[in-house]
Order: sequence, then structure tokens, then C-alpha cells
Amino acid sequence: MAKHKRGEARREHILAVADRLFRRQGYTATSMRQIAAEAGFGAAVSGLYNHFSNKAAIFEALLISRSPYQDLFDALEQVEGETFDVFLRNWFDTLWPIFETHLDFLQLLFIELQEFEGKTLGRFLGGFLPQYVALFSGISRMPDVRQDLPLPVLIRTVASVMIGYLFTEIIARRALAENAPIPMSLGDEWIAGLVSILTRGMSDLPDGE
Amino acid sequence: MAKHKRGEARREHILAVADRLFRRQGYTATSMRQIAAEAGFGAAVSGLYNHFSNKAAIFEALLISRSPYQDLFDALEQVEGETFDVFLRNWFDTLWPIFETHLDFLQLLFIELQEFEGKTLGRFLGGFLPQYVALFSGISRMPDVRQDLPLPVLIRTVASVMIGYLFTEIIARRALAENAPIPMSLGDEWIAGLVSILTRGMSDLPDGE
DNA sequence: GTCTATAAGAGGATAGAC
DNA sequence: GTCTATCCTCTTATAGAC
Repeated sequence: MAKHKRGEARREHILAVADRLFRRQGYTATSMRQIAAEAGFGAAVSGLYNHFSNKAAIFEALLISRSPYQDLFDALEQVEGETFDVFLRNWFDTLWPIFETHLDFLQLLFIELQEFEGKTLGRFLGGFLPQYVALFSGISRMPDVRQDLPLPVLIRTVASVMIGYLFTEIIARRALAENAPIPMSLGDEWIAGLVSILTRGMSDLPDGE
Repeated sequence: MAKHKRGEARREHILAVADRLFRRQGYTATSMRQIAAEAGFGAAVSGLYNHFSNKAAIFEALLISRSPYQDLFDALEQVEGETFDVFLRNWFDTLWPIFETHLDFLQLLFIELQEFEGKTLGRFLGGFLPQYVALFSGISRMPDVRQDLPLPVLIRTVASVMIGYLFTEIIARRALAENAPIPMSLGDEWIAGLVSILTRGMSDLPDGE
């Protein structure tokens, strides 16, 4: 049992090391030798193969272990609201923390899109999108929602804003560093402002901010 | 002269091949052999080195030749509008075609962010963002712009929407293929709807759609 | 400029002693 | 589970004949 636990811990440690390396360098650019070295195996690459059958298996295990799929799925079922502006606020309040605490997973998905042709990303979206679309289909019939916009536009705009915001976050952290021409540390004001803009933009009534 | 022209053409051809391969497989996963083969050198990899000093030089030349930097820079100087809603509409009408016809370049930037730690992306943004921010700083004082939102929020929201929209476009083409739960072929309605939502969301007045 | 050959090394993966 | 040594393939890049 103690042995098993140590094995589990070591496996987790390998995943943590691989996670960092893959996200920083990409999949192909990260070698098994490098993972082994940084995971404490020294030059004994073969130790990795006691835990994972090959390199792709490491990446796959990583995607599974870091996936917020269940969290997202559960969260979607909880979002509700009598009116559109309340719903949208709940939507962001509920989903945002999940996305924000899984920025690393997003980067893994980018890598997967790049180097594995997006099969995992496709499956991820395949399970997630229908529920998302169904939810918004119901919402679009609320009385305070603008009726002059096609439903797909509503759906994609909300998705775009979330993805774009997360992406600018990643870019800001990596490519901009400290040279950003605008301060990036507004905290909660980012989301509050974004929700306020979307709410007003997509409903018939001003949002009362 | 004819020789020089043929040389130029061949160089361009190499870039075109590399462009496609890098975007499909990533930088590290694409070998000089493969580029040579598909560029018509057969097994003679060394032919590539008559045109580029090494692999990184190919990628670099690609980034330069595909960069819409000058287009963007020029376009930004042309965007104007007496009121915010007119400005925003002009903004999208002017910038959108540039981004949309350079989706491939965006993918190259993603690759660069992944495999070269975003130095090029950083430089690209470093030249582009200050002008973008300055432009919006002026705009934010227009009478019909909401004054309850911090300027960075306005700036980043617009940027997020554009990036997110482009990104969902790339994802839709690659990872979703034909299984998208919403139709992706709305054409101009996408942008019209998006601009309409943003305009109404960020101004004090309804946008009259 | 093209093509063959090859250098020099890094890649993933494995065998087998301990 | 660990560690050394190694297989074999593929990598970038170069040398040198044509």
C-alpha cells in the first residue's frame, strides 16, 4: 500500500513535470529524456516507461487529469435566472472561476490542437457544446433578450468573449510580460465590465450599472 | 535576371510549402526533409540550404512575409467616426477584412508563441498595441460612450471579441468540422451582430438596429 | 543550383543486470 | 522500481562531385 502510494505520487510528479514542459515548449519539442531528468530519474529514461507506455500516453493522461469537463458539465446545469441579465450574470459567476483556474488546461488544448489535430478538443467540445447551445436556446426566448439577432450570434459572441478574454490573459502573461500598455491587474473589474457590456448589448433594457 | 526570378519563385515556393506544413503539424514536428520533398527537391535536402541558412530562418522569413503588420498599421490611421457607434462600425469594417484574410498568419503566431516563447508575438504586439490604446483613449471621451467602465475594460473587451471570434473560426474549421451544433455559415451576419452587441453594450444609446 | 553521401547527434523506446 | 547500455530511426546540417 505504501509502495502503491509512492507509485501514485511519482506518477503525479511525472505529470506535473510534463505539464510544465509541454506548456512551455510544446509536445514535440519536449523529450522523454528531459522529462526523466527533471522528474528525478537522472539519466534513467526507462524509469518513465514503468509509469507510462509511451510519450503520447503521458500527454493523454495529462489531458484527462487536468480536464475540467465534469466541473463544467455540472456547473452548466446550475446556471439559471428569471431574466436574461440575471442569467448572464449567473453564467459568468458560475463558469468563470472554472475557466480561470484551468488556464493551464487551455494551453494543453492549444498544444493538442496543434500537434494532435484537435481530436481531444473536438471530443471535449462535442460533449460540451450541445448542452451550451440548448441552454441558450431556452434563454433566447426570455422577454428582455433582443430578438433581432440570430441565436447563433448570441451563442458565439458569448463564447468568443470568454475565449478571447482567456487568450489575452495567456498572451499577457507570456508575450507581454511587463510591457503591456494597459494595466492588466484590474481584478474583478474585468469580469464585471465585460458582463455589463454583454448584458446591455444583448438585451432590450439598459443593465442598470 | 531570369535566373534570379526563378530563384525568387523557388524561395516563395519553399515558404508556401513550409507555411502549410508548419501550420498543420507545428514547427518541431516538421522536418527539413519533409519540406524539401514537398517543395520538389526530392531527397536533396541540401537544396533548401541554398535559399535559407537553417530551419529557423525559414520560419522567420515566413513570419515576415505573411505579416499584416503594415496593413494593420495603415488601417488604424484611417479609422475614424464622429460618434462612438460610427467609429466602432468603421473599426470593424476596416480591421476585420485584414484579420480574416490573415487567419494563416495568426496560426503562425500561435506556433511561435508555443515553440519560440512568443518573442515575435511580443514584438508584433509591442508595435501595434500602443497605437490601438491611443486610438481608444481618444474615443473613450466621446459623448455617447459609457463613462462607468474603465478604459482598459473597453480596450480589452474589443480585443477579446476579435481574438475570440477568430479563434472560434479556427477551431470550427479544424476541431469541429461538420459536427458543429450551430450553423457556422452566417456570413456577414456574424460581424453585423457582433458589432451591434458591442456598440449597444458600450454606449449610452441604443444602436438603432 | 542539384544531388549523393555522410557527419554528428538527438529522438523514442527497450533489454537486462541489479 | 532503478540504472546502464544500447538499438534504430530520424534530425539538422555540411562536404564535395557534377
